[in-house]
This record gives sequence, structure tokens and C-alpha cells, in this order.
Amino acid sequence: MDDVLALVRARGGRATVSRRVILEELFEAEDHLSAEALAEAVQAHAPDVHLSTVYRNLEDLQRLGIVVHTHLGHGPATYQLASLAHAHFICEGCGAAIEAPDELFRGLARMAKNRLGFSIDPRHFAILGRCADCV
Amino acid sequence: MDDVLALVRARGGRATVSRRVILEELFEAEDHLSAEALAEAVQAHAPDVHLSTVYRNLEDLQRLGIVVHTHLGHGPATYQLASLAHAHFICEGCGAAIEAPDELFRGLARMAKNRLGFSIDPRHFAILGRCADCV
DNA sequence: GTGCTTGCAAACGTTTTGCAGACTC
DNA sequence: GAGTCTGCAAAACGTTTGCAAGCAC
Repeated sequence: MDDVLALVRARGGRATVSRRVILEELFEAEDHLSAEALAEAVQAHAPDVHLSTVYRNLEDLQRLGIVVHTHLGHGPATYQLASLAHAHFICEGCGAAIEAPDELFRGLARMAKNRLGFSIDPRHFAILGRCADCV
Repeated sequence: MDDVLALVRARGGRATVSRRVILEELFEAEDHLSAEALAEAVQAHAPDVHLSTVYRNLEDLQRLGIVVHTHLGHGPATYQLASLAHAHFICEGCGAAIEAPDELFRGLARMAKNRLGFSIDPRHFAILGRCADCV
């Protein structure tokens, strides 16, 4: 958290109140947050922080490699600390989001690399399907 | 093509000119088409078919299981005949879309099923990464 | 003081919807 | 004739941008 602000400063950025509160909420969040949900959480502490400021900060933080966004379905993107990123399975029946351990993708990664020369990063878009409860 | 129109009729739908031309273009298309690209192709034969009509028909055809849509990246969704659906790898460097043979996903499918009870359908969202040319 | 950052409002690209008329069966 | 389908315009949605004022350094 302080490391991040130091990095921001090192790149010529400023440690503004908005930036600080946005980072606090990101570090505290347990789930992925949409930009709108993050804005609401931030506004509980700093009511004047605008949704567009949240979007701009998320973009900056992604450029610095601190935050990543993921598409879990058809709604808004969700944001999280890059250090916590992982792949997801989304149930088309009930919408449940299941965390997918990275090791499940080892075989696919190897085959994609060998046969197509392609290095996968399975974390950006979720993989759809059906969970145990939805047949 | 005629089978599809028969199915549409069997469900109480009508075989309108728009529907016919949209289906023709879908059967003729080699690539995935965005709704807008499909509308343009349709309008070459039937100039008055509106983009919203294309969207409505695509939705109906998806409900019937004839068409599926896929998200290849951050732009518009792409549509294709369900019978031609497959997974994709998208290069974050150059944007290239590479078809991913289904057998690459066998191992992942088995592990997801055994360990999480989840049946994957890897075709709805593309998997990002980097192609051979983009390191 | 320099120049990054902000709030606001307005635009964006994609998709959906309300409506009155037109068409298929 | 009943009910589906259409074109059009307008709205909806998530996100981005232009601008002038405000703040960090």
C-alpha cells in the first residue's frame, strides 16, 4: 500500500486523497469489485470521489501492474490486485464464480505453446460452463 | 438453412425476408461476424434490414440453438453457426485470433470436472495470451 | 508555480427496447 | 384476422474524454 504510493510518486504521480482511498478499498476487498462497486465503497469514506476518477485510477494502476481487470460474464469488468489474480469458472445456470487454481491450466498451457506457439494467460476472461448444482 | 426455417415455423415463428437473408449470410460467412458486419452483409442484399432486426434475429436464433456468440476481446461480440463453434486464443500483442482445437481442453475439462464438479464450455470467451510472433 | 489530478457533463460504442405499422400464415 | 416481425428513434449500459478548476509537490 505504501509501496504502491511510493511507486506512483517515482513515476511522477501524486499521492492524492482519491488515490489513497481507492487503494485502501482495493487492499481491503475480498472479492473482485466492479468499478461501480469500488466507487461506492470509496464514497463511504470520501463522498466526492467520482466514478470517472475511479476508472482513471484503475487504468493508471493497471499500467503500473498493480491492478488487473477480469471479465466474469456479460456485466461490468471486475478489478483486483494483480497479486491476487486467478482464473475463473462461471456457471451459466446460477452465475456462481468458482476460482480455478492455476495448475489446472498447466497441460493446456504446454499444448498451446508446443502446437501453436501460443502462451496463454487464462485469467483475463472467465471460462463458462455448468457447476455441480446446475447439472 | 431450410431446416432452420422449418424449425422457426414449428415454434410459431415466421419466415420473413429479413430472417432468410440473415440466415443466408450466416451460412455463407467464413469468419465470425459482429452484428454490425452481419448487418452490412445483409444490407447488400436487402438494404432496409435494420441493425436492430439483426440483433433480434440473432437472439432468436441463439434461443433455438442455431447460433452462438463469442467474445474475442473488448470489442463487439461475434456470431456464428453453433455447429462451427470452437475456442479461441487471442494475442494481446497483435490481436490475432487463433482457433483452438477442442482436444486441447480435454485435460482441463477432466480436472475441472473431477476436482470442482464443473463442466467447462471453453468457447464462449476467448483465452488471452501472446502468439509466437509477439514473444 | 508547474503540471498532475479531479469533478462534472457530455460523448462513446454496443446492445436493448417501445411503438405503430407491415407482414406471414 | 391473429399474432409475429419490422423500421425507426430513443434509451440503456459500461466506459472514456474534454474541460476548467483544484491540489500535490
